[in-house]
Amino acid sequence: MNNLLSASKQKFTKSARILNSADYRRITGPGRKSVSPHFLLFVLVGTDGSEPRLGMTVSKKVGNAVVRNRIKRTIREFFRKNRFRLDPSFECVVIARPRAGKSSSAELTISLSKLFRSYEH
RNA sequence: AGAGUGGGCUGGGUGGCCGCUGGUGUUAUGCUGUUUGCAGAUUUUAACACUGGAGGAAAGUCCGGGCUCCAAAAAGCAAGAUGCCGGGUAACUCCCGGCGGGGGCAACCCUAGGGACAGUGCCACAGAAAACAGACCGCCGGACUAGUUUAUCUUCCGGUAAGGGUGAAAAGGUGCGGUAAGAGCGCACCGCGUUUUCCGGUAACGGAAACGGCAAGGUAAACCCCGUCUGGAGCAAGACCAAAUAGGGGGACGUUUAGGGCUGCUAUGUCCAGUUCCCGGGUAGGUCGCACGAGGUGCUUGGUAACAAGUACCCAAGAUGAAUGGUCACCACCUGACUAGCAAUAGUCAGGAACAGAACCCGGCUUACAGGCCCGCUCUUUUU
RNA sequence: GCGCCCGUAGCUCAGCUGGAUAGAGCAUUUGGCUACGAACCAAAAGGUCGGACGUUCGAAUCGUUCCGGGCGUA
Repeated sequence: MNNLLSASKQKFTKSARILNSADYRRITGPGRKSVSPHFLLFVLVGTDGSEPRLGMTVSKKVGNAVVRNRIKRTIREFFRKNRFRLDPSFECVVIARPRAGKSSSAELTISLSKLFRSYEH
């Protein structure tokens, strides 16, 4: 039963993404900030919300389009697999730093898991 | 076999699990209407099923067009682009064929290649002289007999451009004749030129003849002249729907104790504030534009070719804080190590696998690229 | 998408338009001055002029193209 529930929560639909410029500003402003060599993480845990939501920013300084897409896919994949551990009102924005462009996907996944550990339950 | 040269194709595959996104269908749900049974739509959200989902350069944004809006009689000016000839195309800084020039033994490659008697500018250093040519050293003749011992040298006048040295470039090259010395001064061959003629070619141009003793440097990727082309902006174009807040226009109320101004005051009237209703513009946001097009593939015909015409079949991504992925296994490829083997090779382990991500669409150009495959041609060597 | 600018010594720049010596300041090194140092004085070294191709007798400069960096605007 528990297994089935976690499997159903591995989806990552449009409602779980932050798509609005206003939402980005709402989170990156007052949100809690944490840093790793590869990423910046802004977190805002509110009171209401149906599911954890993710936004991300990868600027042109990080690399060319292929590199940027790879980083975004890695972040998205990590969030999709670990989403069921987070609070339903959890909202975050991940910003990639220039060093992330030179790192492998496995290194990025390790870096992300360290950043998200304190918010999991 | 080696070296070289031109062109074309490809850009890992199969399967399991978990995902993203477009389309279609079914079910449920939301919305609107409602006679509470249901019905409707340009269909909200989810689940399930089927099905589509990056490139040869999607890149750089260097050109050309379609499309949309704005402007606009045409032409011209300005500015920019372009430049051998002919053809192709919607168009082109593109492509095809040819010509001239340059490089290479050759296959083949490179070539912004109109005009320098329309005008202006520039050409350092060196050198006598660098642009209406000129005369330093020379060569030759003469003069005064000026200096000096004849010779010779110096000085002056004149004729020359053969030789010298400088330079990227200095009034065509070689030979013979000729001359005081020389010189296209004359001749032969080569080169060059021609508003000449003939032949071939649509043309650029090529060939031949005749004539000219030979024309007065280079630079136009210096300004410029001549011919040709170009209206401007771009899908964040543009069309539609449309919150919140602020503001605009119009209508009604504006009264009894209830705001302010106007005629001296009051009443009345009127204007404003205020309240309320309606309207349009418009921001966030959303929908369309937006995937059937100068479309692709095959065949036939015309053409050397680029390409065109005809015909048959096919529909092949559509995201928008931006999808096309992650992971595991196997196979194929490459590299290294180890083991077996004389060797070819086989097995195990580890690693590698390029350049790069659609953003309105199309035609080119340019640049990047691991590896693999195919075809044509040239030269050298060897064998038959 | 459109438009524009800049790459020259370790650093900041000039020279480019209008072609012929690659220069200035700071920094570095050496010498002098000083008891020693700073400052000062003198000298030296340091450059594929972002790369490639072309035009030209000759390219930092002109043309084409690529690379890197930056800015404006809707």
